[in-house]
Amino acid sequence: MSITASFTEERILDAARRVLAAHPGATMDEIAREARVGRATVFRCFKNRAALLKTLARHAIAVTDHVASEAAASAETATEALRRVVTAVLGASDHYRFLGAAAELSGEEEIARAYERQLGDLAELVAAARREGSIRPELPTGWLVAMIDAQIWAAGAAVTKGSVGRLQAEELLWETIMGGIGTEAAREEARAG
Amino acid sequence: MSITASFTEERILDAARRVLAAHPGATMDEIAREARVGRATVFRCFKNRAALLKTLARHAIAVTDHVASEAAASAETATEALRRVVTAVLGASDHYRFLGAAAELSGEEEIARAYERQLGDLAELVAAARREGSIRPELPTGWLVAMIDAQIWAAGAAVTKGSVGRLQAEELLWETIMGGIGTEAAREEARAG
DNA sequence: ATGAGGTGATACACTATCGTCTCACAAGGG
DNA sequence: CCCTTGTGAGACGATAGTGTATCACCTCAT
Repeated sequence: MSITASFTEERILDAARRVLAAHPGATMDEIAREARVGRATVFRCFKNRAALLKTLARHAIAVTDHVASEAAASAETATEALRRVVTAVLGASDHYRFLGAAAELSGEEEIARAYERQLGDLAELVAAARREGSIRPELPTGWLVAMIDAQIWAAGAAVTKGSVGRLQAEELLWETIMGGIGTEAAREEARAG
Repeated sequence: MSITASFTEERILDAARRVLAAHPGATMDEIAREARVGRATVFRCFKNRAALLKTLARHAIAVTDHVASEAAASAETATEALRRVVTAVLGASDHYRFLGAAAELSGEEEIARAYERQLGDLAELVAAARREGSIRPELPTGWLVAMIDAQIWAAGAAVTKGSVGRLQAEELLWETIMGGIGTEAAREEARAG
């Protein structure tokens, strides 16, 4: 990441991530206290609340892009790349969790576009894996991307909640994304019905 | 549903659903204007903002419970019940979509508990389907519930966004939940690897 | 020692929104 | 006709949060 930030700024960003993930409407004062910093210091580092949120979002996007492209680079097949990307993005969930309920960013064109672009990247990966024959051909790519995205989110939430460990979640996530929840028999049934 | 409401109240609730789904931080004035009603009227019908939100949430829970139990009742097997419930809940997504980013309700114990209870109901259904042999035995029920829930949400969002029709979404959703995104060959591969 | 830079605490003005209240008005029933 | 009921409009105070400004303090380098 090319984004540099002072020690204090990093501390504030970390605190903001934590407190906003838990309570999206959190006040600048709450963020400052979580960071063990005076409220004035927060405004010294970030022009205003919107700037803080935007920086946070940009970081989230940059981190996710970074781990995803690194994960994809070390894979031999598109299918394997998809698996690694899914795992890597799940691992970065702490960085974007706060975005879930960040209503204030809905107007931010830049952020919205970046998210769209990321989904587009994922779509390309899915399409490539499809060409390798590992993706069910009858399901539209856009739909699959939406389902993968949703399951990564949910998996991240489950890890945060503590209902499953990170390593187990990585395994379960890929299992569920690729194979769904049903047995072979149930799938035969569904196809016949 | 046993909850009765006057015509005006219903109009306000409908408007609130719409505007809050699109913009979670919407003000009482925006809701009133969407309902084509004076702001004062909103406060005449609902003591305050929290009361409006809570009523909305209770409606969402009641509607979802209703369609889910009706869907389950007409099924012969637990697996079929699960399929119908998933479809029915997807159909009710307009009623709970606003909850996605409703940070103000995070403190509401009643709502949180009701949601937990619904997930519990879903878990029982999954467990019953598992006993029928249609659910992969190696995946924990809690995990499956989380993934099903996430995919229903995402499917509802896709329908709202218009990227897929409601009928097609119902079909795709069940396909994806049960069978995942991968081909048989890819699953064999994953199991071997 | 001393000056610079960064900090916490605090006070302040400003704004948006909530929630209350009042008043005029329209519709409908007796 | 008049009375009741519900409404829209708007004024109003209260409150919470934002963003700015000030001041005392601490630390570190010179």
